[in-house]
Amino acid sequence: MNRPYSNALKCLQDVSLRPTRQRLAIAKLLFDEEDRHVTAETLHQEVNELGAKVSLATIYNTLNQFTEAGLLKEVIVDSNRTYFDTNIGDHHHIYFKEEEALKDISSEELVISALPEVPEGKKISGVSVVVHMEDD
Amino acid sequence: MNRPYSNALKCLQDVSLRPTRQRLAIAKLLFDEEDRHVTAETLHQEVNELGAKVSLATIYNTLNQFTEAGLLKEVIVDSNRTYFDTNIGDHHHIYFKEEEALKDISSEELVISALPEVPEGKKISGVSVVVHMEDD
DNA sequence: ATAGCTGCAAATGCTTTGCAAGGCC
DNA sequence: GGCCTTGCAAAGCATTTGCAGCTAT
Repeated sequence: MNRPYSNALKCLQDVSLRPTRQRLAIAKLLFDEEDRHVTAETLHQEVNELGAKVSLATIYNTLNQFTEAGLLKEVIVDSNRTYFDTNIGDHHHIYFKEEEALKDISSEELVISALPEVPEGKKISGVSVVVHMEDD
Repeated sequence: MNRPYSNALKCLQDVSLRPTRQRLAIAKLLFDEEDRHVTAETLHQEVNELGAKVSLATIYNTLNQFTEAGLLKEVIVDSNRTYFDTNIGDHHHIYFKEEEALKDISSEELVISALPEVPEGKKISGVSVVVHMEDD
């Protein structure tokens, strides 16, 4: 999912979130570039390095609001922290253990050719594939 | 990975962990049946329902020791809790959101037909696939 | 004006740890 | 006996929440 001409303000308006100073700073960092993977902590650091002064609680709240609004996707790769991905399209991930870093895998690079049967009354809400890489 | 004739005592001896009352109770619950998925909490409840009285701290420590010893595998499906799987072979999972339950998918039911390139100096330490199911 | 946001500090929930007492070889 | 284990309570982390004050519309 690309948002090549999007800007922070438009993102917020699209999902009816007030464009506050804090949310604008966060949205700018997240959506001006593509395929970003952040945790609350890494984003907090980035924001504050720009001098934007946003509290960690607000970072958490904003990441959750953005996720609920469909601007972000949560990625579960590590039980100790929550990653968020600005790429909300269908794709998978490589997780680099030592670097604690995530990288996207396009749907062409990794293909799932069969899925299990879906039980009555259920539906598949997502398929998460994580290739774990570590130093050789 | 099947351990059809295994018993709790043998498991512990195999990995050189002293067969204490607590570890035996836990191993019995985990390895007498196949393909069990537990969290520290669910296991704690089960153990205590049998009247075995094992502290939660010991459950945590034991699960970690078993995992380190290769008797269990950690499954990352939910950022709020850690699941452990007695099936240590290559396979994948279905996670049922409402039930907070895990189910194995055999390698035949879900096939990955292409993997991304492995960078220099790295290796794939595991591929985790979780199909998330929820009520329709 | 007022509903919505933010920040702080406190609370939460899962997991780990320090240490004294007890158990296994 | 001596080392390993256990249990408790306390500590640790990541994350959430209550609430008083501030802000966007």
